[in-house]
Amino acid sequence: MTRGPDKQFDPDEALGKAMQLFWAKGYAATGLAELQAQMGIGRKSLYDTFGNKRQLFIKALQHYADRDLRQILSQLDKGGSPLGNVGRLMRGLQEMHAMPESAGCMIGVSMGQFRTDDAEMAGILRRHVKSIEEAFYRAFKRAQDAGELKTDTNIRDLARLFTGINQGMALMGRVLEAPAVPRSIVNAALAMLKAA
Amino acid sequence: MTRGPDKQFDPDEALGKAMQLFWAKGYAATGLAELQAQMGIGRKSLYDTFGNKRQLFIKALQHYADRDLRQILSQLDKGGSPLGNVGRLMRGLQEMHAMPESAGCMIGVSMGQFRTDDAEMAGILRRHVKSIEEAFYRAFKRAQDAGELKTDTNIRDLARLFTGINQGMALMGRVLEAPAVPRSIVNAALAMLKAA
DNA sequence: TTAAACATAGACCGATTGGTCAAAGAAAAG
DNA sequence: CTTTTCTTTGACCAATCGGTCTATGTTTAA
Repeated sequence: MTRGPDKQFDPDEALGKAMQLFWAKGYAATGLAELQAQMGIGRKSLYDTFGNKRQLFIKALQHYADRDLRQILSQLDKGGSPLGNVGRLMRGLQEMHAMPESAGCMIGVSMGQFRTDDAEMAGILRRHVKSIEEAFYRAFKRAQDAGELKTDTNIRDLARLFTGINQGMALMGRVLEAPAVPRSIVNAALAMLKAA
Repeated sequence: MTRGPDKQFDPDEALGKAMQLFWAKGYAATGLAELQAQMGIGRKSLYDTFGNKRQLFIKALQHYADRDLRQILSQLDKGGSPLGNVGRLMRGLQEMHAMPESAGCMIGVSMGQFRTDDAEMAGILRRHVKSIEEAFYRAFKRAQDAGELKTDTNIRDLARLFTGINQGMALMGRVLEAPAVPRSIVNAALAMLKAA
């Protein structure tokens, strides 16, 4: 069996570039020409490696979930005080989304561009959102077990609320001019958490 | 001075149709052909009446803010218990976004498609988000004056948090399959509010 | 009844869209 | 070397994009 030459580009790196574009501009507003320019590869290589535009987007979304999102949420599973972890995570996200060039959360941005009638995409996005909820749930569960939350607090509800808060904050961060709003959101969220 | 014939269509009604399309599909994914089909008017009439696609979108967004959004937020300025108003508003939004065909909030959807680098659009969206924040702020101010909130609760922070919560819930509603998540979010938000 | 001012429908425009294909090049196995 | 398998380049495609424009009403004021 003979083998041809290896790829001249790193598929993972190229996928990262595609992710950045889709993340910042959205699916429909990002063209193939722009993609192949940013990725630094030819049209044929793009299609051979990633399929079509939609499949490339799905892979870029998965890339986001596997790298950026996973790294962020891993803070919740660290040792020490669970609520302390939640607080540090929220403060980090607050700073992130206060940056003027913030593009928000790619999951959230994508939810604004697809809907239930696109069953495949909706399912993918639902799974990713669920993974955020589960990360919060694990942290709140440990917090409750450690006595940091009241025993009658519904931590499933709480996990979903914090997922929603972060999606909202991330979305607004795309358009904000000052760091005041993310700061307020996290201030209020953590203040409420103290009493929960 | 002579005058020609009146328009054969109702501009406000046509704008409403355009709004629905932009709302559900987003700016880039909505084509002129689709717009004029849904609006029921010719290409020339569309451009003469609304300008170009971008201006039509901006007018549709304003239409949303003036009608749908304003009607929703007006609940906050009613008489009776301010926190009661907040609760009823949140329960209403919960039901709205739990509907399978929910398209979320058009302001939020739009924030996912434009960013700070589009200064004009970012400014418009910022103004609309601010109007939501202010509606919550007025309600929380009256609640605090009426003793429904502790005097040391930062109601500016609280207003921004609730704006964010609703943006997040609306966004996720576009993709959800069950009413559980919006219900959880509102449950937890109102539970926290009781202790604030 | 004529003329000016409007609205309508739809052909038409260059540019760009996502996607395909053929030709050339490069590396490894024989 | 030759052959085979792979990649790359970039030309090319039909379809659609947002936008313009002409021709044809249609209404009202003179």
